[in-house]
Amino acid sequence: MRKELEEAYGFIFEKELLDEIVENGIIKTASAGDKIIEIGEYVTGMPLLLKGAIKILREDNDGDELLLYFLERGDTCAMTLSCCLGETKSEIRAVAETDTSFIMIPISKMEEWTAKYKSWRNFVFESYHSRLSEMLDAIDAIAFLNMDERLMRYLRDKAKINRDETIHSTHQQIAYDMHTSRVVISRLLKKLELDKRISLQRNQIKVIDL
Amino acid sequence: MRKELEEAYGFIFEKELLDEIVENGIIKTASAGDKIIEIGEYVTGMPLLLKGAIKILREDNDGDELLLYFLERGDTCAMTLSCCLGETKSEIRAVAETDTSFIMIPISKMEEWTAKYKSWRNFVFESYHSRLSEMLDAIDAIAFLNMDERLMRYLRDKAKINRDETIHSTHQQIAYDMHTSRVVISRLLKKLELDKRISLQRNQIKVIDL
DNA sequence: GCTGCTCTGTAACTCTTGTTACTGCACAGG
DNA sequence: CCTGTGCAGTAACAAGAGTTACAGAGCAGC
Repeated sequence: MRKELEEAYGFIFEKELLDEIVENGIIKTASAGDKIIEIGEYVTGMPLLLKGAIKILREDNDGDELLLYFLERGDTCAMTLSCCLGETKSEIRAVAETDTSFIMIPISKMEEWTAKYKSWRNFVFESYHSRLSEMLDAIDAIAFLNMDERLMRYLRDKAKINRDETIHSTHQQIAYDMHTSRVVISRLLKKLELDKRISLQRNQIKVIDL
Repeated sequence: MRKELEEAYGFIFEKELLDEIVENGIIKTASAGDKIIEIGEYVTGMPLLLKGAIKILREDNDGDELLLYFLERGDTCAMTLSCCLGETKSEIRAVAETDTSFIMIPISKMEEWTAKYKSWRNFVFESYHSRLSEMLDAIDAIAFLNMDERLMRYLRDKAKINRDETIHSTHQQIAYDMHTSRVVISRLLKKLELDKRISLQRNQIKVIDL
């Protein structure tokens, strides 16, 4: 734990804080596709991502999903964070995008460290800022962009997060994330292929130029 | 300033903090319609709303606007907040919805108080939490709702914020806020009127039952 | 009361996205 | 090699929202 923690957070947290994290944190792992937090669940701690990526989703009353953003190493979930402090239920769903490992920090320590460590405060604020920015990006995308542009954005993000130019998803899975229908995604992907920006095979999409 | 401050924040901040706010804050006012912060501007402080309401807007590259949410007495702008700490430019526009007054807190004090006062920390975190929730609501609206439902939501919010069941806006202004066209809004408003949920006059909309 | 301006109502059309329905292909497992 | 299942391609249509264009209503200033 120590080694991974230092790789991801060593340059932003001071030594004493790292010690406290090692002492109080619980290491957890999740495999790609695992649900990490469900909407309506009480949040028991705050995760510090060490490895892998997590996707954060919103759901409406009919069960329709929408991808908000991805978290990577060095990120934490600000949503969780404010839930912890308010002891409220989660408003989002978190699903492991790849195999992940993270450290869970108990709620009690969070408040303590906020008073005690400047680096922790900065991290927490920085995290809120990043998350708000990402929410704004998500809003921009759904409010101002057409489906084809949103799809390109999605494919770019997905390739980046997975560090793989080949995306291993079905059209249906993409449709869920983007809150649209499979037919629409197939249609647009085919158009992108004709434009020589991607190439399509069963269960995978290869990014050529987006 | 003292009196208004205590009315809005007296029950959440301790006395010493209130003293510091009075000492360091600068009181400002804005008339309905005034721009308070513009996108790309550097943020010089953090506003504590005393009176009135502010609307927070996002803009895309073509200058198209979208209303994100309203702020009221007791609120602060978390966006501003994270901009302050990061010394970055504003990502949003803030416009006075009604005549407003607020206290500007200089950046330097914010960090100091975060270490010093628990009530300030809680306020800041609480504020982030509220703003994130409101962003989620905004996302829900544009992602999951149709125009007619979004319009009803808008009218409800607007009536609530202004404490006035009669909304004094033109269809064009509503269209700007909702990032659509005037014709669409006129069409839907007429439909709502036929359903006896609102009544329409020139420059005003009276909410009957939404 | 006339004039000019802004605001609203409406029709007709286009475009994008969503829906339904069907076809065929790919692959795993017998 | 056959077959079932899931995945992808495509057509045809429906619905919602955006666009253009124009007519007329309301109101302020003269």
